[in-house]
Amino acid sequence: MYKIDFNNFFSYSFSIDCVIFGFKDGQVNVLMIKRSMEPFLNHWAIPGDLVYPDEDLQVAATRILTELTNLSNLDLHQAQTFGNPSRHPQGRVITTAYFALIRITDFEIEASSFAEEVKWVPIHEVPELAFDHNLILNSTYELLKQKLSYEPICFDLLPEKFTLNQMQQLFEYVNEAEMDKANFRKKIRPIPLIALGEKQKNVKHRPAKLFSFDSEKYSEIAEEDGYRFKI
Amino acid sequence: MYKIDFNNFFSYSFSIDCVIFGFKDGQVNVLMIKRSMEPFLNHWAIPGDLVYPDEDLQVAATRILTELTNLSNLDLHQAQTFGNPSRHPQGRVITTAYFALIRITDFEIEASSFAEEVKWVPIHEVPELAFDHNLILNSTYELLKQKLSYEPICFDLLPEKFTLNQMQQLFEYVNEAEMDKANFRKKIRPIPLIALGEKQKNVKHRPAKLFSFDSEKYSEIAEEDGYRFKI
DNA sequence: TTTAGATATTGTATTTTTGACAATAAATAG
DNA sequence: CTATTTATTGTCAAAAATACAATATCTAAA
Repeated sequence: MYKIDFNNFFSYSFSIDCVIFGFKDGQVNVLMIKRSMEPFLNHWAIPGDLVYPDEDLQVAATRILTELTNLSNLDLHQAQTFGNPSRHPQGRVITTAYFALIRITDFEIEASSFAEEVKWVPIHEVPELAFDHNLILNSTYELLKQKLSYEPICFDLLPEKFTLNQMQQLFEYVNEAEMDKANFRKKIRPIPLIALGEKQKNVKHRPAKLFSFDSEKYSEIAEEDGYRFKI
Repeated sequence: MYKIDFNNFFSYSFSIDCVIFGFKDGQVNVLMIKRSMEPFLNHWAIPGDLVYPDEDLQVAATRILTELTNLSNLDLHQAQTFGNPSRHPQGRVITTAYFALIRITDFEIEASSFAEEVKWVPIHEVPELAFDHNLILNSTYELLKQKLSYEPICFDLLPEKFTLNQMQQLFEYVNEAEMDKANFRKKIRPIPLIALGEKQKNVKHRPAKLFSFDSEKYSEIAEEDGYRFKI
């Protein structure tokens, strides 16, 4: 359909960068790859790829994510677009950031065609990255923090079955503020959670009850009562 | 620096669409142009243009805005990026939407190279537009509504000197809900406004006091007290 | 079996914010 | 001077947020 040679491609092209967030050990982590090719060989970076000439952006983002994680049915959120003419040393590459939230325990990452090495890094310990990826990452993390407070996406980061304290810890982490346990529970009372009747195991103290998010009920009350998630 | 011919350009190119919002007669209006060229000749559209191969996105958005309005120093906010492969009939054109807020009374719009005709249209009366511009417009208006509630950008839409009722009407319009005057005033009490000591003129009832936004004080309390605009 | 230690969970009282509505003030038009 | 209109401020009850106390339930060790 389109004739594209290397020169053409690298004089004006378009890419997607996928910021993949997880929540582990009480910290928000981001998936980093070690580049196995030039430019920025051996530098850490956010996984990204060029968009095919007739490929939709959302489709491209999904493809990149699937190639990396083998997970599907994940919510992908578009973030900012970056187009500084000198952001890519080999030509004009405009890139759109997408972010995805995954349950770290749900999958095993492995190095692929993408990269020599893959690892999770706590968001506050990210090293200097290739291209303008630090800029992209910071801007996308800001967006994540915003969306966490008014969309029910925290449940994409938490385990399928989670304790209320785990949920609280996530918000304490991103807001960088401690919260009162009792008051947190009052705040989330309107959010439809399913009490599973199960409990935490292998803890050396009173185990907490496990909950899961009732997304069907959420859609229902969002539509009927105009309820909006808010923390 | 870059060799670009028509075929190349239209096999893979990048554009900016500028959604320009104003507030007039108690309604949010958006600036529309009537296209003077194919495709979509004579259709209404959002003003937009291709980005030059070595031009920054923000710079391109500013250029397009200035060409159209002759205004400068306006805040430009990046919105969503649209990249459906079939959104442009002549080839792959990915576009990023930016929006700007202007005081309608501050400038006189005029048809330019861009368009045959230019006009303000209330956001709820927008006709069918060229390309996917209805989609872009709706998505950008949603973003505007969000940002209005947690960033002090309503003052870019209101006149330099405004009454508290004008401010209230803007929020009533975007939230599609009436508010109590007394309670609205309580809500905005933390926002630093300068009471100008002047009053409305040419009204056939008690004139309201005029205010302006104290952006310096806002920056100050935002930094020192961590205050955040919220309505 | 009992008890200490740790965290989960619930309750209560106070303060702050919100919301509904009443009362007063300041202009114009006749 | 008075009726009319909108601006502005005040009040009170309900609701939400906050601080903090009390109780519950598990593990592990004595």
